[in-house]
Amino acid sequence: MPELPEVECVRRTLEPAVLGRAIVAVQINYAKAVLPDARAFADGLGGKSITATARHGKLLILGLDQGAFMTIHLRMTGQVIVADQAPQADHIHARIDLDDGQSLFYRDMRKFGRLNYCPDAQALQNGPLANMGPDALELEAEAFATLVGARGGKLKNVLLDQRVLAGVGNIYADESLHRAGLSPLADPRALSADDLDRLHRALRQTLLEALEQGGSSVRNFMDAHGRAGTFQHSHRVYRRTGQPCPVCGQPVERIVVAGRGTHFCPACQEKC
DNA sequence: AGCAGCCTGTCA
DNA sequence: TGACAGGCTGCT
Repeated sequence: MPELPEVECVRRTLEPAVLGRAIVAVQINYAKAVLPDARAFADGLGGKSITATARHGKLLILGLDQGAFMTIHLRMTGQVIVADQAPQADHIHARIDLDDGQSLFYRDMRKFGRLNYCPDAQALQNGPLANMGPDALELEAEAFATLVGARGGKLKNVLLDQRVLAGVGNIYADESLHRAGLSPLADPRALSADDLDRLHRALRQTLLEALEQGGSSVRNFMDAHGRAGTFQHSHRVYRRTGQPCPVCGQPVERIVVAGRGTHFCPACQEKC
């Protein structure tokens, strides 16, 4: 599941391959993968050049000339690859041909991801970026504490809420909660200033370490060159049910929080 | 607030 | 063969 570190790895590997390139052709194989619709998407992109790349949370943003944008949200299994040919020919929902002979392939086995053409900045703000909180890596400790500490519900739900902060998904929520020694079920309003500061640092360190290791390839994540990441080998609790906690040796437990598998150490992550 | 629906490959 | 994986929207 691509989260902030994985999307940033895609952005970094994508940027040198697409910056300054013009889009010479667009082919849509699965119309639902593109917004607002296949015709508007292809017409909007056609002839434009890619002038910038950016990322907010899990959203990949390509800046185009004439003030337009294209965004890519990979959701569960989306992949972006730039190459002469698609390394795997199945599940290719869109192909964007560049003026150097390479193509940007969008591949997505489960068809949850979306590519969105935005004619201007307002369409970007009101569309893909609407209701999205600050990027998880841009959020300073003080603002993090204010945002997270004021929310009701369970702590893990707050970390996953893209309106509060953008970029954290199931893997990095579980991993950073373990690193901070906090229960996924904790009441955010009951956390001390120290708890919130520890959680902020744990989240930041987890995201940055994952980024350094090219992301977590738990299912089929790969960067724009088709390379897998290695951070899955450093996971402390995520999908390690029954295996020993790397800190205390107690078996990792799995529960369901907000409909998602949640992995934690019952000894290191006490409820408050 | 909570959950069905979107999807399909993987695993029990 | 059926349960499970889960980001996000939209419905109740």
